[in-house]
Amino acid sequence: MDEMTQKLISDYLPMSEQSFLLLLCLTEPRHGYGIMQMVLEQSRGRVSLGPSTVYTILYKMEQDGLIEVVKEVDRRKVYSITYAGRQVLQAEADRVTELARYAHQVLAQNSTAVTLL
Amino acid sequence: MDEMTQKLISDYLPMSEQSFLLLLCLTEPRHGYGIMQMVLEQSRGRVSLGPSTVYTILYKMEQDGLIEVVKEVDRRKVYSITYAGRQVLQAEADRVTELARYAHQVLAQNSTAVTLL
DNA sequence: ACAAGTATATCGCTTGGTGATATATTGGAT
DNA sequence: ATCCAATATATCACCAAGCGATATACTTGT
Repeated sequence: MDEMTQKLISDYLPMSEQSFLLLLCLTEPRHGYGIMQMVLEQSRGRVSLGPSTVYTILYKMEQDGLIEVVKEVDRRKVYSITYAGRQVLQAEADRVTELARYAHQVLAQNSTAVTLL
Repeated sequence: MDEMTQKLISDYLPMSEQSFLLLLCLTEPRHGYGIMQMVLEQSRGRVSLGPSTVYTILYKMEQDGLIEVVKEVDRRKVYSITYAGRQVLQAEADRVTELARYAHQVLAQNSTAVTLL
C-alpha cells in the first residue's frame, strides 16, 4: 500500500452512503444515468441519487483517480472503478463492517433495557 | 412504531459516523467530555470528536428527544438515550449492517478482478 | 407533433462537522 | 504558592457535501 493510496483513503473516509453506493456500482462499467437507476433499484427506492449528486461525485472521483472513463459513445460517458478506487472502496467496506459489528455488540449488551421499558 | 418516531428516523438517517458513535455511547449515561474520551478510545484513535462536534450534536439530539439529561452535578451534564433515541439508533444500526452486507456481496462477486490486477 | 424517457451539466441553498477560541474549575508537580 | 495540564462546556465562523431546481438536447413511442 503506497502512501498515495493511503492519502486517498484518509481523504475519502468516512464516505457518504451516496458516494459508497456509487463506487460500488462502478465495480462494473456504467454511465451516470445508469448509476441513478441502479442505486434506486438496488436500494428498493430508499436511496435516490439526483443528477446533481451523481455528476458532482463522478467529477470529483475522476479527478482523484478513483474512477476513469472507459468508453464514450454518443452522450454516454461510461465509467469504471480504478485500482486505487478499489482500495478506497475496500477500506470503506471494512470500516462499515467494523461499525456494524461494534454497534451490534453494544446493542446486544443493552438489549434488556429496551424490552423492559 | 408511531409516526412521530418514524419521522425522527427518516430525519436522522443516514447518520454520520460521529452522531452514530455518540448515540451508541449514550446507551449508558455519560457526559459530553466522557463521550469524547470514549469515542477516541473505542475507535482506537481513528475517530476524534472535538468539543464543538460533541456539544453541537448533544444540543440537537436533546431538542429532538433522542437523548435527555439524567443528572447535573457541578459542571457535568450527564446524558442518556431515550426510548425514541434507541429506536433511531436501532434503525441506523440496521441500515449500516445492511450496507455492509450489500458491499460484501458486491465485492465478493468482483474479487477476482482485484487479485488479477 | 408531442410527451416521456434518456443523458449530462451547473447554480445556489442549506446543513453538518470542525478548528479556533473562550471560559472556568480541579489536581498535581515544582 | 504558582503554574501547567486536564477536565468540562459553549459559541462562532468556515468549508465541504448533498441536493433541489433548472437547463439543455437527443431519442422513442403514440
